[in-house]
Amino acid sequence: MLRMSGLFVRTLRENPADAEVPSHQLLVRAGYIRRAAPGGFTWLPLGWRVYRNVERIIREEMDAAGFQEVHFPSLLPREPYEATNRWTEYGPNLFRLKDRRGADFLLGPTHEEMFTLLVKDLYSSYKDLPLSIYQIQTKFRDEARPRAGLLRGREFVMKDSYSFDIDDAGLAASYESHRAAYIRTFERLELPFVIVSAMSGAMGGSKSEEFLAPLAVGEDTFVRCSACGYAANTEAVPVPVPASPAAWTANPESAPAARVVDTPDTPTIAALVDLLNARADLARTDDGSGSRPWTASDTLKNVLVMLRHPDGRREPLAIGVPGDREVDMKRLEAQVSPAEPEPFTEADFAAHPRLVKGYIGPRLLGSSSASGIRYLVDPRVVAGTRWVTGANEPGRHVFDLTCERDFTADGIIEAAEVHAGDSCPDCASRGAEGSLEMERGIEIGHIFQLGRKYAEALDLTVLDQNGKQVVVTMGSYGIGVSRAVAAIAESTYDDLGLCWPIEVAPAHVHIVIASKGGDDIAERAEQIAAELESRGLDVLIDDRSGVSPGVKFKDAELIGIPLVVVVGKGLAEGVVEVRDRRTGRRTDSPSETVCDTIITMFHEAVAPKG
RNA sequence: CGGGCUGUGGCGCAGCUUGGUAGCGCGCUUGACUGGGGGUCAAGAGGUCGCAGGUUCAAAUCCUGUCAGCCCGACCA
Repeated sequence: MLRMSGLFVRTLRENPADAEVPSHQLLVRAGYIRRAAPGGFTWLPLGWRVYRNVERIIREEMDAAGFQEVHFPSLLPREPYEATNRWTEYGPNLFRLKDRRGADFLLGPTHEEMFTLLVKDLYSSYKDLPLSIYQIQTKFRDEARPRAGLLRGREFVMKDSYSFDIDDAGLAASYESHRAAYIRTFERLELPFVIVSAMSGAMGGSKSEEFLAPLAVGEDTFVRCSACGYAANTEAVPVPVPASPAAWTANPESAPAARVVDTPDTPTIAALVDLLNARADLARTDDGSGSRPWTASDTLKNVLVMLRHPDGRREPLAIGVPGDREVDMKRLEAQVSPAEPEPFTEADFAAHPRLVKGYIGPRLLGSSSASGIRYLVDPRVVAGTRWVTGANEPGRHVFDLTCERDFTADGIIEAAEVHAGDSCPDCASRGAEGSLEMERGIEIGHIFQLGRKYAEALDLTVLDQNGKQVVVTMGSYGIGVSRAVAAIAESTYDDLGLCWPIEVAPAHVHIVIASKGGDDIAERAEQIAAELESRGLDVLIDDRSGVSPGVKFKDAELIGIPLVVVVGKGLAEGVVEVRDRRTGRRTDSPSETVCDTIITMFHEAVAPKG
């Protein structure tokens, strides 16, 4: 039983100045956590109880799915990460340190290598597979910008699982069983979630999905189709490839010839479009549909970036996107990984004097062009499409530059930003017409089919039925445990404070003694608390003397335990009040039967919803 | 990595422009009252003004540097 009189907590009347997002403000105000370091938090008794409940639920679901728990150190040697090249690839986000002899160590940001080596250490036969093992571990990532309290720290707890299978079918099955376990876990945590397709990114591998809690404070943008069930991380949305224009398909010869036109002072797309629409001589020579005004999407914008490869090599890359879209750096990053895109600097332009800033055109781009710069274009740039684009001379653009006839790219790239209203790729593939909506979410879980990347790098093989060495195929699956605490807070709080689901709350019942202590009211409250505890509930009793009822009510609301029992003046009439923190509903219960009432409410609260 | 804002008792803030005894609210301690919505009164404790250097007779205040926190951005040709 927790007693407010002795509990190590101090609730705050005002929000802390350094907290911006609600979960962070309330967790500090209600005395659950304290900041201890940039991106690092101390758990106070109330917070630690919530943390452990979340951890327990995750553990129970993992165990129920047949996954076995192990535990690694956080302090890891360099060599395994060298073998997979992640010592380099992880870059500045990796915490590195040396021991007294100068040997390199790291604080684990994730444990693929260690799990792979552990299995290699113990297993060598197909008979041992499939295997899924997991740990609940503190992870370290030297984030450029920790923010939002528990949501993005430099030290955080993650449940990470890894599956090991002999073949792709086995991996698919392991992946599905993790997916199912995650769904059960988040349902029990009462965390709303959307499963979106994602890019596997730096982890390598193929299929990957994220579990996002759809909340505005989330850092991830995802899209959802209004017509079908499609949802995806913006990094993973493919652009539906349009067909070539009908006229081109019928007769490529009929397309108007490209011509260069003076377009003074138009280094930006906006300036260019304004000029196009202002000049009668530049009216569209188009498709017979009359004088549709020019829009930015008629132009082809060529953006230069510098790719930094893991080996340190720098390679310029040109990207052609319709002028109404910017290059989305996150999408680009996902495409070029493990290389990292960097802005093209003035110095880079100086090194490529042929590139005329503001007027760069496709004719100077591509591996076989004069510049030799690799040129990738948006999927919308298909054969026969005609563009207004830079003529590689100051103040000049070229019209009707036609893809495949006048220029060819080295390939396509999904790097253009996704807009709300873009067509849904799933619907498009079925000939239907759905459009995408943009939403924000907190990444609470991520599941990957890693494939053989790590097993190959670290030589994890087993003998198959035929006595042949085969490389094991792996999956990796993560849930942010500490982040889940914040995400639950974020999805449940209200104007009065926190509002926990009963299974994760620091206690099931919060008893308020609404009188000065030492009388029969306090005595009855203590009896109720003892009875509830003996019947299996966790109780927090506010037994502080000399604290006014108003203060106790405010604290109860702030702390957010789902069932609040008020023992006070009603007791004179034999009545005890029971409140539902979330709905605010208050019911009077006869004192003699109040424990039964509470137990009933508790069971209703834990029962699966809907 | 860049930009903006902010660092003053445990918490939230004022004071800085115009240099001169460090202030307010909450919280904390003691006492009295009150006792169903952060109550009242009285008396207290608690501060190297982020840190370092400089200017000055004198610096929370002006200058330089630095560290930390929060937010925004990271390409827009």
